[in-house]
Amino acid sequence: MVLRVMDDDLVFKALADPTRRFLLDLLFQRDGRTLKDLESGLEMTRFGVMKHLKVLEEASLVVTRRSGREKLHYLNAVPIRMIHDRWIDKYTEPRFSAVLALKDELGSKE
Amino acid sequence: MVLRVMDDDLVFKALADPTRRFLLDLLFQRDGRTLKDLESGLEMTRFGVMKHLKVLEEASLVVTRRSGREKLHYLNAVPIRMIHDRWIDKYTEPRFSAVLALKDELGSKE
DNA sequence: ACCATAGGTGACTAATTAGTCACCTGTCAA
DNA sequence: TTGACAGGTGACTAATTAGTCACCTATGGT
Repeated sequence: MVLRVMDDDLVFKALADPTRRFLLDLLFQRDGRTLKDLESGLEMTRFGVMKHLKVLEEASLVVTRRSGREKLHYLNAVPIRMIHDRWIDKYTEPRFSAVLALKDELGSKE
Repeated sequence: MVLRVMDDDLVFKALADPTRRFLLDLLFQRDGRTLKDLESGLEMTRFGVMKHLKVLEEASLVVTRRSGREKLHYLNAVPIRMIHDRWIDKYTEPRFSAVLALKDELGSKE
């Protein structure tokens, strides 16, 4: 068995597109959808949606299962957790950065 | 005072580049660095680094403060939290999706 | 006052990526 | 076994983006 390491770059690149994020939103609402199902909610050809799903699948953000002539799509949140853990220190409180951000916001009073 | 809503798209686009993620890593290690400081850790001209920092700043992932002729850069983790919260259900346990992912991994025994 | 230093801008090139289309494969039901 | 349906591929175009360069502004030390 090959232990495949999750590629950071694929995950972030996959999340960079609004259509793909919307697809994740749809799958977050309800899992196990087919391409046809997902396609119907978008202003795009089937091919575009299929390409986006492929990108999500290669990033492990979506996991699929075949069932006859249908392909069912499931959301996998594991990579999302990894993003979170990369820059959010479990032991350090949210004290500093957020305060700075607010300060910045208050500073620019357009 | 204008309450500016954080733009999702800017955040995800900003995170899509490996150089920018590395910059966030550097700032995660130690905050309050100057452009010169950050530049020295990268194989890229000053202009490239500056452009990346600008993208991070516009996405609110980095917050800056001027000090004389220097510009200090701080990490802001708030947008990262928002990504997490978007697709990770606080009340639902990690049970299902992760299991599917593992199953998929075991299934493809190349 | 001078010069070195830190940061900034607009224009340009090369590379990447979104979206579409013509065409193909596999599955199910009458 | 035929036709409708679900999914898939490779090639192409248009748009976006990374990285560099010439040139500019502001600050601080001596």
